[in-house]
This record gives sequence, structure tokens and C-alpha cells, in this order.
Amino acid sequence: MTRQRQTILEILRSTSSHPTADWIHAQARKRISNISLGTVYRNLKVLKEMGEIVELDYGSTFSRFDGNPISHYHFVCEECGRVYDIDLPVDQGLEEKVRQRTGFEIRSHRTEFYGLCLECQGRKD
Amino acid sequence: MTRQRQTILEILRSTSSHPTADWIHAQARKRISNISLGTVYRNLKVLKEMGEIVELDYGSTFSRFDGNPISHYHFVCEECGRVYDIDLPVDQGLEEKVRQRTGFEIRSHRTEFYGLCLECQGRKD
DNA sequence: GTAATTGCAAATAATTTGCTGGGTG
DNA sequence: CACCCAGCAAATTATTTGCAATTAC
Repeated sequence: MTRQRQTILEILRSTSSHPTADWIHAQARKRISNISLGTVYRNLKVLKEMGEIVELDYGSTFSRFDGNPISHYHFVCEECGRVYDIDLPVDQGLEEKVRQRTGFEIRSHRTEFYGLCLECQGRKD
Repeated sequence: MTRQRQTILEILRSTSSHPTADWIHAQARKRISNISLGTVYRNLKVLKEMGEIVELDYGSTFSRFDGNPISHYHFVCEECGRVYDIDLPVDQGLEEKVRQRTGFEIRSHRTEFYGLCLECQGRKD
């Protein structure tokens, strides 16, 4: 656990904004001025494999990262691209239903909602 | 509606394998030998905007495309990368719950399951 | 006839990787 | 001291785009 890895994890733990690798890199530079983007990507991959963070790889051309590894729903605004957490209990029974129906071994599932967030509704595009 | 667009749509309608742009391009070449990959991408984008097809942009570094635009669940095998359709009714009530909870305008939602498909379980990796 | 669309090749954008030197336990 | 990991820059991969010629209606 290097200083770089620790810093990246702290940044992700302290925000609920589901940031991009670039944004994380910019924040990390405030603390370690010469940290490289490659290092950010490498550590995001390691932290993901450790189960400490989750990669959100949908809804745009780039990934966002979530410092909360506990399963929860997400909402993606189709206007501004922001990702919000949805505070509703996740239906865990679904996985068992899919297992019974398919015989597949289900390790996880996730649900994303798409639409317009409050701010973007206000802008009436 | 050009011959190229028609061909791409037919290819997608006639398979349930959720192919990649590359695979679609290879198939299309069998019918239109000089069709370009750029044309495939351009038409996939148009067909998606028309609501004829759906882009599955998660679970790997590249997109897959689904010729069935009716909302249904997907399963992504973490071993072989294949995407399967899941024959279970989609919970449409969820969108209303999220709308009530957040005030967001919900246009759609989707759910993906991750794990091991039957073939990959058999291989006991 | 006119606007949309094609093929081709070059450009882009995000992410990954090779290398070499430095830090960690 | 053995190995993992950092920084840097170049490479890779999927996708997008500019342009001149062609096709659709």
C-alpha cells in the first residue's frame, strides 16, 4: 500500500460524485504533485480487484469510479452525464431467480436508470 | 434506408449473439464486399437513435449490439465475455419508485447480471 | 436535383504497457 | 535485498471524423 494508492482510495472514499480517472488524477496531484495518470489507472485497477471500489463503465465513453463497493442502484443523467446513487434496497432475490432459470453462477448484478436529473429538468432542454 | 443500413439491421435481427461492431462488419462484408467499418459504426449509431437496436456498453472494453430493442435483462459471462438474454419479466414498477424517491425523470433502466455461464462452469477454471 | 450516405484514411480519446529507477517491508 | 510499484512516454484499441465521390428518393 503505497502513498499513491492510499491517496487515490481516500479521494474516492471522500466523494459521492463518481469521478473519472482524470478528475481523480487532478485531485491526487494536489497532494502528490508528480503522480502520473498511468499510476492512477494502475491503482484503480488494483483497488477494483481488491473489491474496495467499483468501476462504472457505461453511459459514456469513459469510466467513472465509485468508492462505495456495497451494491446499490445508479442513475445516469442523459443530459449532463452525472451519476447519482439511488437510495432504494437492491433486490437480491433476482439473482437466485436468474440462477434457477439459467443454471448460470451469478456473482453480482447491477441496475442503472437513465433520464433527466432535477437540475437538467429545470433547464428545460 | 440504404442497402448498407438494411444489411446491418438484418444481421442484427437474425442473431441473438449480441455481436461486436467488428463481427457485424465481417458478416456485412459477405454481402457487400467493400462496406467499411466506419459505415458500420455510423449506421449502428443511427439505428440506435431510431430505437431499432440497443447498444450494450458494459462488461468489456468494446460495445456489443442487440437487435431486440424490447427491454430485457442480460447476463455477461466474466470468463468468456458472451452476453446472454435472460427470460424473466422486467420490473417496470422500479422506475416509478425511483421517480418518487428522486424526482428525476426516468426514461429507461437496465439490469445486467455477471458470473459464469454453463459452458465456462464446465471448464472449471 | 438535392440531401443524405458511402469508402477510405487519418484523427481522436481513453486506457494500457515497457522500461528504468526508486521505495517498501 | 527482493520485489513491487512509480513516473514517463510511447503504444494500443475502439470509435469517430473529414473529404470527395456516390446513391437514394
